[in-house]
Amino acid sequence: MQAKTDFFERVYTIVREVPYGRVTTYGAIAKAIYAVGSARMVGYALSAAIGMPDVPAHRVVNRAGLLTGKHHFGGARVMQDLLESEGLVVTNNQVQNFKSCFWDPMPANPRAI
DNA sequence: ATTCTGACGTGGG
DNA sequence: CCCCACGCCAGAA
Repeated sequence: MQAKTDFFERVYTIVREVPYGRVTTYGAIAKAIYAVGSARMVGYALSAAIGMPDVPAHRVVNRAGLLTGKHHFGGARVMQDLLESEGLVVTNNQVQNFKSCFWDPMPANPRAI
């Protein structure tokens, strides 16, 4: 608890709660962990989350719905393939209908603190 | 110990 | 409206 690395754990907790076929943004996660402004760190933490089947980092995109971190999956189309596999529509690294697929972690994680 | 980078976001010109 | 710069914080060199 409250370890200096707890920041990463908080990010993982939020991402783990992302439902199938849904996506969230770094800023939303940052907000959920009360680290507004540190959205960069969120993505950084996710890079370490890759490899954890419990942490669907591919469901996390930037504020514009772009798959900015697809390059970190070991394949330029791995992230897109995963999202499309979940029923999402990704075109040109951009999540179509992103607004409808967006999932806000805030109301779903009252205990994220 | 210091310095730089990094899967973003918001603000200002 | 579009483009540039700054801010954040933690890990790695």
